[in-house]
Parts: sequence; structure tokens; C-alpha cells
Amino acid sequence: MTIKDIAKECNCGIGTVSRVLNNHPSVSEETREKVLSIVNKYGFVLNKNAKELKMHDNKTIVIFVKGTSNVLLNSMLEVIQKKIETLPYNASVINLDEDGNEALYANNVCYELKPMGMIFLGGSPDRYKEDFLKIKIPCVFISNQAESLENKNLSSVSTDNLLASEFSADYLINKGHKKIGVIGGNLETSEISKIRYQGFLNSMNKAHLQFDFDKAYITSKYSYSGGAKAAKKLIEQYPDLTAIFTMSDTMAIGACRQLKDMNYDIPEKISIIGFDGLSLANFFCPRLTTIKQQEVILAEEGLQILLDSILQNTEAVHKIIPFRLITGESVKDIRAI
Amino acid sequence: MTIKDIAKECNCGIGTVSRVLNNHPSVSEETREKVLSIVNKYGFVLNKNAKELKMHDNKTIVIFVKGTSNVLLNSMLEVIQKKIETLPYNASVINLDEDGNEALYANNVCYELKPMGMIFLGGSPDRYKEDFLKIKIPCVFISNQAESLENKNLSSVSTDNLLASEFSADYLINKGHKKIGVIGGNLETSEISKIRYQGFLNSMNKAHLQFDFDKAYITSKYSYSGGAKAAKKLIEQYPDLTAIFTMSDTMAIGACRQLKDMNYDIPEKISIIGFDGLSLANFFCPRLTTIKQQEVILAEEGLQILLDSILQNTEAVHKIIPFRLITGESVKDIRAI
DNA sequence: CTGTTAGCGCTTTCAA
DNA sequence: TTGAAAGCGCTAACAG
Repeated sequence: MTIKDIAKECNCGIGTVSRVLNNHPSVSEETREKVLSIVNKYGFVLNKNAKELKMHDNKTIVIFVKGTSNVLLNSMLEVIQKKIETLPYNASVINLDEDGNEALYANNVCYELKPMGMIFLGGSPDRYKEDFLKIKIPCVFISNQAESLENKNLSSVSTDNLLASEFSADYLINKGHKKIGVIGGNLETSEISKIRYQGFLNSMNKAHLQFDFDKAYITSKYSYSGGAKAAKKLIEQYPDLTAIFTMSDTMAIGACRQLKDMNYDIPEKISIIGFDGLSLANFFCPRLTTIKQQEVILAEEGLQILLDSILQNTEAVHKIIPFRLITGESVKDIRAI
Repeated sequence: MTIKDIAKECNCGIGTVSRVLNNHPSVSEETREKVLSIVNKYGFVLNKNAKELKMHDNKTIVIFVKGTSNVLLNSMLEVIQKKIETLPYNASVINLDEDGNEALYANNVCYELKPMGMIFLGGSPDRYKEDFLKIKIPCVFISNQAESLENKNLSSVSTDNLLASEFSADYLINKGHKKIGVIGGNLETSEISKIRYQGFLNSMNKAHLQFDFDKAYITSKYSYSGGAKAAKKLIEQYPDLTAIFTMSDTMAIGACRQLKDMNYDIPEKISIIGFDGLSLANFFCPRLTTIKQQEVILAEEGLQILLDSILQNTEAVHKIIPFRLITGESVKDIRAI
């Protein structure tokens, strides 16, 4: 069933049918109704390939999600997809491993899909700088700062990770913790981990506290099991710590579980602070004290920036979305009274 | 940059270029190399729209995910997407609300995208039977039984939900629980909830235990907050229950949190059993006793069945994947000793 | 083995 | 307001 068949049954030209289906003004009300009625009768829909071939654009927005099973990124994805559905665009989602090179992938996608724009959920702009700079279409990084790329077409919306992690460490320190271990991502491959670590260090330095990296920093995957394994190792290396700074709620949860299994009560014996502010953090036992990233706002703003730069060719924007600390039950105040 | 430009630069016809790019045998090695070299030089890629328009098929597999933020479905999605990437197909994912009508949506998609096949993660085959029967392309339901549709093109791979929930309830009953509340999905709209409820009832009947639906069944969303709200209501209506049968781990976690907040110790005061066997269940405190669905196998088998029916036009298959009960810490044995 | 050509289904001039 | 016709980039049949 093509536009031709519809035209035949309507006794009109294919041009007319096309005009009706594209809401062009110059069609008489009478013809329009006739065409519409028979279109509805068959549930006819224009062939997307033919249309896009002709129109010479494909209205696709590609979304890269880095780190499968990352709850935070997934909830942002959801928001974005839902929004795109209401727009004349198609979303195409590509899931990547935590340590894949999304920039390389993205360059290929540019050739193959020729998308209008791309969204990177949890990418590493700096790490793959060279490859990202090759990209010529509008892109936005969500959750990672990309200002350093200085590319006119690469925007970003992010939580201030540096400040947030500093704030988080400040909180622990203010509650009297001095011996703090860190469960974080791979500092070689994960940019965001590097930034959060820097924020943590800033806080420690401010308080004139030492940090022995080899002893107190454990590299972990952003996952429950990663956090659990890391916690075990950390406790072995640094048995007298009083608090653990983790770089995600998933790590924090894994760590909690592991420590409970080792009979360390939380927060009585050891305090743990998370990062992300997943809804789960508020249902976990104990409720996690954590940094809340505003994922809905991040997602919405990110998409909006991308749309603006697609439609109005605006320059790159780098936006910071505020975070806040959610006080749960996983951190104990150990200051002497 | 089109096939024409390549042809011009190669001093050959567009047919030859097309042949090279599609690995047709009848091209001299010499020409092939010449074409390939200039294709690589520009990083040229065939226009997908033109190709698919011509080929009259689009190699797309559409995946419906019903119930956004459903962890189990998302992990299946991940497996499927990763696999499809290695095949000459494109996956297109559509997220739907827990109570949307995926069948209607799917029918539209058939017209618009003309996919090779569709996968339904967590659909309701029976509920939208009429609409599903209109679908003429190969489909597979993953996690829901679709045998009753008796449609040659609709397959399914699922856990035996009836048996699993009966098994789960048996477990509670064997541990001495008689007053059992249920936190489940909407029985009007969620088929899988209906089946799990039936399994639960079968177990209760077998043990000659009464079940007062109005008092002991709370309808909930499949989410943490849904489970929490439901638990509160359930306890108010049925304060002397000793165990709660939930239809998902997320509900179970929400319920645990709520009950702890109300100072009911789990499992000391109240036992809770989950469903799904998320990895989180094993990290939650207390570890959840739950039914483990083998999501990786479900996903892999489902995709394989779809591919078979696309390629070899095989008849509908309805496969059951075994479950198993994971013993956690959320159920107490209350039998008198 | 290779070049030419007819469409795939659509949008959009151009004339009428 | 309308129909006819050109052509988007590609594949495959045909002729050489």
C-alpha cells in the first residue's frame, strides 16, 4: 500500500495525497477529507525510508548510555526518550560498556546514521578528546563537564562533581571523621572518578588531613558487587577507618552489605556516604546519606540544549545543575561531646 | 557523497561500486581494491534510507519494554541489544508505561517501521489478545506466556509464573506461615500479576488456608514506593499477618523499608518473600528470599526464537525456563518446635 | 566481469 | 487547487 494506491482510490494525483498527509495548506477541504477518509480506512502510513530519502534528513537523535545497568543514567534516558517521543524526532539508543570508547563509536554513527545530534549519558569527554573533536554535529554531554573540549558543537549539563564531592567529604569531616577510605572508579579511565577524587582531596587538604592513596583508595566498578569487593579490601588495608567515601550509591550499597556481613554495624562502627541520590538510596537499610544529582533536570536541560543547537545553531553551552546532600542514616556523628 | 561520486572517481559504473560494497562475487579483484581504497579514503557509507527503500526490508527488530525502570526487563534488554549488535539487524527500543497498551502501539509500529520482528519484554498477551492477533510479523513475548493466543507468529519464553509463585507460597507455608498478606500488581491490567496470584492461591488452597482478598491483597505498582505504600496499608488492614508474599523484589524492598520504619523487624516480626531474583536482592539488608528468574537465558532464548521465526519461518514456540528459589534472610521459620 | 537503466515511495517544483 | 514529472541514493536485472 503506497501513496499511489491511495491516489488511485481517491481519483486524484499522488501530489495531492502527499500534500494532505503533510498538512500543506493548498488543498480544498473536500479533497482533504476524501483523502483522509481513505487513508484512515487502510491505516495507511507514509514510508519512512522514502520520505527521509527524499527529505534528505533523518530526524534521528542518537543517545549513548555509558555503563550498562547504571540506574541514574537509565532514569535520565527514560526522561529523554519520553520527551523525544512528543517531538518529530526518533531516538536511537546505544548502550556501551563502562570502559568503552564512545567517541570512536560516535564517529562511526555519524557516518552510518547521519543523526541530527547526539547525547552522551555518562561519557568521558576529556579522555577521548581527540575523537570527540572530529564530531561535527551538535552533541551534549549529560552528567559530565565538557567545557575543556572548547568545541562549538559540544555542550554539557552536569552536576558540579568537584564541588559535590568536596561537600560530601566536608560532611564526613564535620561529623568528626578523620580516617576516611575511598571506594572510587578507575582514575585512569573514568574522568568523573578523577574529578570526584579531586573534590574529596580538596576537602581533606582543607581540613589538614592526610590521605594515603595506596592504603585508602580502592578502585572499583560502579556496581553492587564492585562496592562489596572493594569494601572488603579496604577494611583489610585500613582496619581503623571510621568512614567510607564512595563514588556511587551502588558502590555504597555493595559496601554496606559486605561490611554487615563482616559484622561492622553501619553507621555505628563505620559510616558510609554515597553519591547520585538514587531513589533506592532512600529505601535501602540503612537509608543512604548521599549527594542527590537532579537527574530529571539534567536530562531535560540536556535535551533542550541539544534541540536548541540543532534548530538555532546556538553555540555550545555548559550548564551546572545544583546538587544537594540527602541526609540518610548511614553516617554517624562521632565528634566528642 | 554518494555512490555516484565514488563511481566517478573510480572511473567505473555505480553498479560496480554497489557490488563491491555488498560483497557480490562478480567483481575483479583489481576493481574491488580500487573501489575499496577510495571508499575508505572518504569513509563512505551507503545511504541507509535509499538502501532500505530499495531492498524493501529494513532489518529492524523492535523491542517493547513494558514498565519503565523495571530492573529485570532492563537487564534482559541489555542482553538482547548486545546480541543484536553482532547481527545484521538494528534494534529499536520502545519504552512503555506499566499499564499502556503495547499491542496497539505495536500495530502502529508495524505500519510505520515495518520491522522484521518484535520482542515484548513484560507484555500482556492475553489482555490485548484482540490487538495482538492482528499482528502478522514474528513476535516473541519474553517473561510472559503467550500460548493462549494460538497465533502462528507469536512465540513466548517465560518463567513458569504459576508454578513459581505457588512454590514461593509453599515455602512460606512450610515455614509455618498461615496469615499471609499479598502485595501484587493490578489484577485487572496485569496478566502476570493474575497468574502469580493464582499460583499463590493454589498453594493456599492446597494447605487449606483461607485468603480474604479484600483484607489481605493490596494492589501496588511494581516499584519501591508502591511496595512501601502497600505495606503500610496491608499492615493496617491485616495487623496480625506473619508473612507477605510480594510479586517483585522492588515491591519487597519498598515493603521492608516501610515495615522497618514502623518498627516491625524483618524477618523476626514479619517475613517477606520477593520475586525476580534481582542481583540487588542479594545486597539488600536483609537479603531477600526470592524467586530467581533466569533473565539472561530468557533473553537469549527469546531472541533466538525470534531470529528462527524470521529466518526459517518456524512455527510459534512456547518455552518455559526453570526458576529457582533463592534463600535469603527475609523469611523466618515460625513453626513450633 | 561491468556499465546502463528501471524503479523502490516519496516530496516538490512546474504547469495547468 | 491540482496532476504530472523529476529525482533523492540505492539495488538488481539486463545487455554487453
